[in-house]
This record gives sequence, C-alpha cells and structure tokens, in this order.
Amino acid sequence: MSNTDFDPIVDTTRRAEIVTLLKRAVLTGKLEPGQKLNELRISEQMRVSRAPLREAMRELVQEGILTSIPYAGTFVIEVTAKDIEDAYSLNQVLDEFAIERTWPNRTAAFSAELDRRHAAVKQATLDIDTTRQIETALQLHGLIYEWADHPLLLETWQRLTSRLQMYFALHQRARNEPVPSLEVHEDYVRLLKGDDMKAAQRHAREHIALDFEELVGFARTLEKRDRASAARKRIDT
Amino acid sequence: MSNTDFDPIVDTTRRAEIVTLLKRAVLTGKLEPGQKLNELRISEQMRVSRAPLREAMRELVQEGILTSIPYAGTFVIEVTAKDIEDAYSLNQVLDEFAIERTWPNRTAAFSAELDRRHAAVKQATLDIDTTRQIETALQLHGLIYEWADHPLLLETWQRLTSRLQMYFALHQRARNEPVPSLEVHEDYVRLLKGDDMKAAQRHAREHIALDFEELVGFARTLEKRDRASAARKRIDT
DNA sequence: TATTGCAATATTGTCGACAATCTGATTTTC
DNA sequence: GAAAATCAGATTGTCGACAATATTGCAATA
Repeated sequence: MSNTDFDPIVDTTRRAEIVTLLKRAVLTGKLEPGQKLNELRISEQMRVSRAPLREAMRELVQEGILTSIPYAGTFVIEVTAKDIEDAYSLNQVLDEFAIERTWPNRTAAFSAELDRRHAAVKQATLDIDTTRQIETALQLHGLIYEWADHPLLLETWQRLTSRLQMYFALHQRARNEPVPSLEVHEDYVRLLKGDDMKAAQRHAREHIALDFEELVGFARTLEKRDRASAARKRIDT
Repeated sequence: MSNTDFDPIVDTTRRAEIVTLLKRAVLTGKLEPGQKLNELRISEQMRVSRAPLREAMRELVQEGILTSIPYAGTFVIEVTAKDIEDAYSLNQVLDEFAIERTWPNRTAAFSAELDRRHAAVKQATLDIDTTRQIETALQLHGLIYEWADHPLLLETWQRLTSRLQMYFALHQRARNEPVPSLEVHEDYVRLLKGDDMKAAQRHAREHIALDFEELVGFARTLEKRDRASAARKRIDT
C-alpha cells in the first residue's frame, strides 16, 4: 500500500471554464459595473450553448459579483462607496480573527510561503500589468486565511476578495497609478513572523485602512459624476 | 407623487421556486447530508425540466449547502463536528461586530420587532413542529444583522445561517428534544435594549456558546458511528 | 481468487428550438 | 397633440433530445 499523494483531477466541464472566464472578465474590469451580460452574444463568442453559460452565471450571481433580474437580464454589480466601506470594515474584523487562528499554526513552511508571496508582490511592481499587482497583494494577504485551518472563514474571505478585486481594478483603470504603499508590506510580513500577535492584528487593521481610504475616496468621486448608467426609472404616480 | 410603499413582485420563475423547495428540503433534513440529488427524478417529481432545476442546484452549491462533483452528481453537504465548531466561532466574531453596528441604530421600531420575534420564539415552543422553533430562534438572532445597515454582513450571516439551520435540524431529528434554554433569550432581549453594549456582546458570545456545545457534542457522537454513507473509496496502489 | 477488460446501463453535461416576457416604436383613439 | 393600445423585435426562461462520462455487473485471464 503506497502512500503517494495524487492531486485531484481538474474538473473539465465547460461550465467551470466559463465561470473562470467570466470571473476574470469582471474582476479585471473588462466587464464594467452595471453592464448587462447578453447570453446569446456571450455564448456565441465562447462557442458554447446558453445552458452552461447560464449555469455559470447563476454561480456568479450567488457569489455576489453579478446580479440578476428575472426576464430583464444579468448585470455586473454596481460598486458604491458604501459597498467598499462595508467590505473594508468586515475585512478588518475577519483579519483579526484570521490572525488569531493562524498564529499557533505558523511553521517554517508558513514563513517560507509568506516570503514567497511577498517576493511576488515586489516582483509584480516591476510588471506593467496592474491587475497582477492586485492579485499578488491579495494573495499575500490571503495567507493568514489559508493557514487558519478554518474553511468557512477562508470561503467567507474569498467572497469578500472577489469584490475587493473588482474595486481595485476599477480604481486602477480610472487612474493609472500603481497600488499604494509597499514598505508597509515589509512590516506586515515581519510582524506575522514575530511574537506579538496583538501587534500584528493592530498593524493589519491600520495597514489595510490605508489602502481603503484611497479606494473609498475614489468611489465617492465616481458617485458624484452621477452617471446614469442603466439607471432604474422610478415610477411615481 | 404618492408615497405608497409597494412590496416588490415575487419573482415568478420556476428556478426561484425550485431553489425555495430544495433549500427547505435540505434545511429541514428532508434531504439528508451526503444524499445524492438525482436530477431526472427530482425534475419529474416537480414537473419541471432539468434546466431550471440544474440552475437552482448551481445556486445552492454556491450557497454552500450542496456540493457537486462533475459527472458524478450533486450531494447535500456532510456535516462534521469541525464544521459546526467553525460556524460557531465565526458566528461569535460576527455577532460582536453586528451588535456594534446595530447599537446606534436601535429605535423604538427595533425594540418592537425584537419583542415580536421574541414572542414568536415563545409561541413556537408550544408548537409540535420543531423546525419552526429553529426558524424563530434564528430570526430573533438575525435581527442584529438586519439592523446593522451592512448588507455584506447580513449576507455573510445568512450564508452561515443556512448551515446552522441544517445542523439544528439534524440535531432535532436525531433526538426529539426541544431547543435548549429559553430564559437566556429573555436576557438577550433585555440586554439588546439596554445601555451596556459590551455586556450585550459578552452575553451573545456566551449565550450562543451554550447552544453550540450541545450541537458539537451531538456531531461528535454522530461521527463515531462512522457511517460509511457514500464513502469515497480511496485508491491505494 | 483477485484482477483486468468490456459491455450495458444510468446519470450528468450540453445543445438547439420553442415559449414567456420585456422593450420600444408605431398606430389608434380621444 | 397626448394618452392609450397594439405590434414587432429582442432577450430571457424552459423544454426535450442527444452527447459525454461514470458506474455496475459479468466474463476473461493470470
């Protein structure tokens, strides 16, 4: 009886691939907030029938990055400043919990992975592709969730992340600036390796706050533009 | 311009109705954990084609109460003791946050609704239907999330709730006891109306702990039975 | 006897077509 | 001319059938 560990087979169904494609399109901003997803058009572009496409869209609706109105269509969710603030505040709470849970699980492998992802973040800054920067930053941040030994927490955070990534992408597309503040990541990594859990939690709280402040400000300016994209008309009799 | 408030139209699509039916079946334990959902059979029973059924199932997979293996089937999720513990610990964290957010929003209407739901809980204890007791208890508990003015938090909690409801139902089906501890609800309601937020948070933390202790214990005994229901055979070469 | 190969069956995944619904423009009616 | 009714077009929701895949039972083989 051998002890070889095999990775599970990649599920190769059209639906899964469509989910990947659509998700990427939304998270990178290729599909903009409020935009309608025409089933026929997309299915033809992907060379797929509408059935798996619709199933994929159902998943993404439930995942919270699409929204659906019966007989009207499925749309990319709108991003309001309050959404960002909410995501931020919840993220703070979850971060604290994640650090607490991950703390006793930190091993040499943890530190190694931490360094690896930190390096990836630094590497990405050289890159032209801004979405890559966002991805690496989120992956670095996600480590404390992956090591918390708490699937539900991880899942919850990943749902949050989808939205965060959308927000960041939107931010990046509008202004063409790099993601702010890099040396704080240095502190973050150092604290996660250290002995003072409270300090790490405190830092996470403030460190993230910085990134978010900018995002929220950006979202507010967007809202002032009062773009009437697909505005729902209110019926007053 | 009138000020009449209309309730939104119930989305009358088969898919939505199927979601409701399936969800209820799972949450009440009519569909047991690990059980496979045969598409053809269910679609025939519901007098519906497989398309809307499959879409509904996709939603529930994403919602976390079903799980799907490509070309193998869709199953009701298994409930492990660790799942319950995880749900519990996350719920603690979220509760504290929810109370903090709801605190400044408490109005007379809040107290009224609190009393209403509390009464519903007490009413349900007279009922024979145990699932009703679970529902009312969760609804009472959910109030702090509904008043937090934080859609993302509410959504996160509702996802949690689905699982909790499953766990409770499982618990109830096995032993035929009523839900434990009722007078703690009295304290809970009183504290939520009071001036001491910290006290309310502390109580929530401990009050829920009680209910959970029992659930976890129950789950552990279940696991010892080592039921091989739909056990996946491991391939050792 | 345990294992492998293969056919038969059942079930899931995907497709193309039709039905139900919404939207917008055009026509009708006052 | 303005409001209501009607109609055509487009899009989503649903259906039944077919294709792809997994499972099961049995025979063949070592």
